[in-house]
Amino acid sequence: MTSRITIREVAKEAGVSIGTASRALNRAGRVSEAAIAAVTKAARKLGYEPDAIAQSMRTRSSGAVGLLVSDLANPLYAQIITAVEEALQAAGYALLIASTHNDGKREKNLIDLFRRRRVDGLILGPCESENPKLLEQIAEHMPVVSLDRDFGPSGTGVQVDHFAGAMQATQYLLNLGHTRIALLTPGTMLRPGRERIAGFEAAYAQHGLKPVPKLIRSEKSAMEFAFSEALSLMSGADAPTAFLCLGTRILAGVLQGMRHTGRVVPNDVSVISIGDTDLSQLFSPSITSLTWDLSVVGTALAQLMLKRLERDAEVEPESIVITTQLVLRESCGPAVARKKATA
Amino acid sequence: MTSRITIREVAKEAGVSIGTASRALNRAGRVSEAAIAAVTKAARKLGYEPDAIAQSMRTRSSGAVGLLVSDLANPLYAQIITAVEEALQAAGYALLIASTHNDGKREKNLIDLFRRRRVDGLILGPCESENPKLLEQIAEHMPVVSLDRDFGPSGTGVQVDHFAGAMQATQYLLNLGHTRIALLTPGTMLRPGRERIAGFEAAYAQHGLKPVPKLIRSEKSAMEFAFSEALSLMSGADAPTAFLCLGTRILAGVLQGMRHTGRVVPNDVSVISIGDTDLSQLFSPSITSLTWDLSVVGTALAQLMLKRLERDAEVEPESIVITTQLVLRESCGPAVARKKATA
DNA sequence: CTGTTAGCGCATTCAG
DNA sequence: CTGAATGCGCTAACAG
Repeated sequence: MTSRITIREVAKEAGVSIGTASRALNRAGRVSEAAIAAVTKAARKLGYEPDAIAQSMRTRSSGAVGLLVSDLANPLYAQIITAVEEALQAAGYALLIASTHNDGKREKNLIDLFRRRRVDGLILGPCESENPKLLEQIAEHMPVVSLDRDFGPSGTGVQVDHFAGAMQATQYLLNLGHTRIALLTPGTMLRPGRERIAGFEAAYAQHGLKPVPKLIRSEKSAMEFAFSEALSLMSGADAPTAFLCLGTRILAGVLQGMRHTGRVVPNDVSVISIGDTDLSQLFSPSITSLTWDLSVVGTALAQLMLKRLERDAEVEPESIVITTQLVLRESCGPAVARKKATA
Repeated sequence: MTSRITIREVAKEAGVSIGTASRALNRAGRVSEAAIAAVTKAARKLGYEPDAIAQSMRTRSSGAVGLLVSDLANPLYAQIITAVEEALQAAGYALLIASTHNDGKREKNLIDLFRRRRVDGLILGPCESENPKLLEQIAEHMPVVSLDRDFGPSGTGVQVDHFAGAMQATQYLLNLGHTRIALLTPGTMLRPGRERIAGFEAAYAQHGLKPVPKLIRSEKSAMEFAFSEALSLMSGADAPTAFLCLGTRILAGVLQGMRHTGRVVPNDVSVISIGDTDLSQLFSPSITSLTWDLSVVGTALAQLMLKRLERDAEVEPESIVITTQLVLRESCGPAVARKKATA
């Protein structure tokens, strides 16, 4: 472990003072061309690499952005994170990632940890809690950008239009004649669940109908859970004729449930996936899906952050809305077909 | 942006010197109980949080580990990263993540960046290059742990036993009577490809056979590619009767190709997936898969790293081998069945 | 334009 | 046991 080259040694090698060396390296202030040449040459010769920690110490800025996410392994989040990382890397920022593992308590700890590490900004991915006070408190110290959270007008972030998406998907099913549609998504604790349920109800309302409360199942996002949930729903007298399922795991559970109970998609039951995944694309039948561009989400998060990092001055809070698209595939059919099949 | 509380203010509040405060906070050296009590009380009252950057500056250790990965969005990697993050977080280390985005040139830049940020250790996920010199060079400065790389006996890392896995899967197919098996996996540039091809050949050799060279397709891992590859393979006279496909994307491409050419799995063609994914589990028919525990891989990487981080002294290089399991599902059948079907 | 100096916040000597 | 002093490597003031 040979000790590293410092700017001091570069200065000596270049025959200038340490201050001049620093200025030459950073091209800051007044430096002669000759000095720049000598210093850069010396730096290259010695293989000098500035010490980012010492720089941070002095400049009070770490050049790192913290990203808090509930579950790194979620393929949807992973795509978003990739885009964030790409954009941040291009701008010269490092990315510090921590996962709350869906543990609400960890969120606060990790935020403290980020603060101690003096991250220049914080990106809040989809997380457990939705605590405005917490956000305000952090925002006093550094820029904060959030995804799919409701922090009022003072919050900056990216928001997927789950309301419009759920509404569109529900209308599509209603137009096909379905009236008993099951909605499986995490609940009203978090913004996406709230918006989806609201959009779902709005679509019903537009048709002069009301959703069947029992068919809105807003629980944990686990495949086993969705499986048993699907079974119990199908066994009742008011069995749904269509499913709106969030993500790969719930979708998978429902599909398994249908197979288990001998229902055929789309003849007996229609299925729409909220979020487009490998599974929805490649399953037979392929699954009609509500999709939105995850790269755009990630890039938008990063841009929002970079904007606030560049400008010293306060930037107005802003919100970027991402719209969803309904990709029609093979998993939906008219409600009448089902009645025939199960009569 | 109120300036943060420093140890100086804590010391003043506690009525002790800054040195005593530091010792009390870290419980290092000789400190009286009274001092500890006063300092901790003052720290809590003021909401003091030690400045990690200043600590790093002084202790020459950042408390952060760098993780280099080729593609964050790959669901398999994402699971590994999750386990790494979890273990590191538990040990109090932060995780700095950078993705090479499959761009070989970025690897070196990012490693330099990590060094400048003084990461305490470096975890090399599956990446483009496999350069022993590079590794040795980094290893002089900090512990390095790698995944699925061949760096000779001096390298420390986790290695999945792709050789045994590919051999077992191939034997399974050979025992079913298949002799023209297609292997679709990235090539010999990287360890996993090398090992798989070797295991594939070893299985053939054990049956006194040789694989058909044309059926080993080691190219990029893209779905579109796998699709056209599958089409061209099936159109030839020597069409394979079985496929061994790496990962979700290649598997998906091959499955699409089969559907496109009207082949039925497993009647016409047998399929094994290398790596178990949502798709292989939930597809109909479900896909026989070669699987290994991704959490264990991640945890092992982290443990190897932590061990080297804790011990100041050099630790012997070591290698952890992860074994694979063949999960039998519905996608494989005897070769004879196919002959019947296509005769 | 350049050299010198003073800290950033902390852990760690070394005297008391 | 504790206080005062030192410096990690660097940048930003300040004089020259």
